[in-house]
Amino acid sequence: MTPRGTDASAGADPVSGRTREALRAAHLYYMQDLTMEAIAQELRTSRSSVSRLLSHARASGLVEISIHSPLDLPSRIEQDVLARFGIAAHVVPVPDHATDVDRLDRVALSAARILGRFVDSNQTIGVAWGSTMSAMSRHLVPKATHNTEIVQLNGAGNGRTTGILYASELLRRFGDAFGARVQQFPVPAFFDDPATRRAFWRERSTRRLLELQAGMDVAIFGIGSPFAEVPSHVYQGGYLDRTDYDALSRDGVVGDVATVFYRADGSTDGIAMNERATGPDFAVLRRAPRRVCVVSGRAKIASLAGALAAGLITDLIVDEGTARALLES
Amino acid sequence: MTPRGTDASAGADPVSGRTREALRAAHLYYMQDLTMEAIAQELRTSRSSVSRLLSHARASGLVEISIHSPLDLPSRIEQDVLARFGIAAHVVPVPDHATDVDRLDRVALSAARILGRFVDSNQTIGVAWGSTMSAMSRHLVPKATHNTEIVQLNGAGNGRTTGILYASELLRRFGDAFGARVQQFPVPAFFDDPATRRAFWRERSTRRLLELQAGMDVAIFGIGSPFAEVPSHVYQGGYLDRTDYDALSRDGVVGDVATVFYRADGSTDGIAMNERATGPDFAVLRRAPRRVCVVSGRAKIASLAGALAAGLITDLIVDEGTARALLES
DNA sequence: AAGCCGACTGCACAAACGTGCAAAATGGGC
DNA sequence: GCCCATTTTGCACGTTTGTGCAGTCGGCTT
Repeated sequence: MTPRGTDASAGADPVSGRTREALRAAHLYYMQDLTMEAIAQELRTSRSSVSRLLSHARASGLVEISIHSPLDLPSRIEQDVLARFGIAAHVVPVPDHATDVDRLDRVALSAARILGRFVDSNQTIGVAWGSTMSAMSRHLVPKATHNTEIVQLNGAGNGRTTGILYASELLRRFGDAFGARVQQFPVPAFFDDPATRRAFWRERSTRRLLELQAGMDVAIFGIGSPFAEVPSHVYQGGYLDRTDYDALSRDGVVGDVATVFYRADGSTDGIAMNERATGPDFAVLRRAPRRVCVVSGRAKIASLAGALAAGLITDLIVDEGTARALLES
Repeated sequence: MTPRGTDASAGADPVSGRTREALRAAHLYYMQDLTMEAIAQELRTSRSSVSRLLSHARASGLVEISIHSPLDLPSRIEQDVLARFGIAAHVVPVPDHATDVDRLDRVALSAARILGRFVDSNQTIGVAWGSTMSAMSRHLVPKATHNTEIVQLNGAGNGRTTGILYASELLRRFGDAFGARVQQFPVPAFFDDPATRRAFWRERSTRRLLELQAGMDVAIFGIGSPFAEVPSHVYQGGYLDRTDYDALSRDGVVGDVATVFYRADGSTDGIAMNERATGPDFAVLRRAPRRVCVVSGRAKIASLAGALAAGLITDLIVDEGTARALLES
């Protein structure tokens, strides 16, 4: 009775039979513990295809894997960070001997996978750029949203390379992952002349973007550490010259968020470079109710502490060693 | 600086270093995509131990794997069941040629894994018994709850075997999985004499249990199908004799839920056996806001249809073939 | 119609994984 | 303090899974 009723109407279904098969494979694999071999038989395909189907199911968010600490033993470190700084921390375990490159990759990967918790429909999401954000962007797990908007926090152009392309690719990845519109910010990272910036800021197109930033629900950013041994993207990319460095040094700068510089106490007043920078004023940034910061590496501890002092962060994703060192500082 | 700070205080931590390690392994494996080999090095143990740690993490609910249909393509069948019967269906994919034993196992496994959605703190959970419930009980994924109570829906003793042990084992598994108290119902499945039952029902200890049943938040049960080729547990276990069968047949019975029998139209009035049965009256059962039924196999379609007619079910977990056949009936 | 391009498939191999077993470790009980 | 019962560990093996590659299919262009 009802022979091969399964795909009676399969031909009539134009949309993504792919997704449908991926879902079925996921059920069979994750809910029923069949082997891929067995699933291949049920789906009349090869084992390798099932493997790929399952990869697709994971990468596209059909399958979600989450980890719950039993509530009685939340990570000690996360508790301590909450107690001391009043923010939610997500500590990523990384062995102490890992290189900074390793650290960054692993934190970015973890961050990408939990980002879905922060993103939802009808939101405006501010996104910065840099090596951390770039690594994250390559591992985002898609999540369907409606009417969500990704807005670039700061310009990415410079005299030499077309940072624009780099940033737009990064933004595009975020947009794709969440089915969101993307608002680029096509300006250089730093203007040469503060006056040019002020002029630009009066342009209607710029003001529209600044208004979007002012209404952000979530901001996502890394942290720049100008004087660390492993310089952040901004400091390698030819965005700053010798003179700029000296100025930052004189002003007592310890880090930047979206190319806006700050001191160890979190203050920004009188830092000349900020007159030429394109990132949002911290007062604007702090209007976003959720401000997610992704950091890795001990080199960034001073910068991170400054950002905390400035009250820029509500949710911190950080590697274990850095979190521990932060608590000891 | 801070050399091997990792386990500086490990010795001072008496509680489940096991769970802590499992969590860490899970992070590394599921969030950071490390291989077990790499994790073994980080945890200073063998690869096999990591494999076991991860198994433990999954089986104990530290790691949760869930599958989301994109909202634009929920299973067609689930939609149809909702439209026709007004209940939420969870359809478990099973190939058409699977044996009924296979079907039952696979449905029970899937059911066990989604049961967590229905169970929460401060609830009273009614649990029946039978081959389906038994298979489920072996795969429950633990979930921490407080003040939750598991209450047995119907007696399990019979003249020959100590069904009591069997049922109590089943109940215990539910209790363990949810950290809940367990209320056994130490009576036979059927009394020999209706009068004995009535007497028993007046006992204080019995009344306490019946009150618990009356206040259930969730009921979980399979479906018995007395006249199907593959008889349910109740019908193999020596609970009924020839005379009983004939009586059921004469009364037009098509199935039972927790040893209470009903006809195709869902009615129970005048079915003699029910005078001697120990399961809850359907009026009582229907007071539970959530009533989860787990069924598999085409043989049970008539019984399932009857239970639906009786309005016993709010959430149905069922194999694909049976769901399809139900819709065609 | 031929041709090109990208996406998908199955094969074959290497890598990663699960599990029975014996040895080692742990932790009460006397 | 020692001993036995139980649990945990690492090894070795067989199984299961990921992936580069070459071949195929379908759609689109010229």
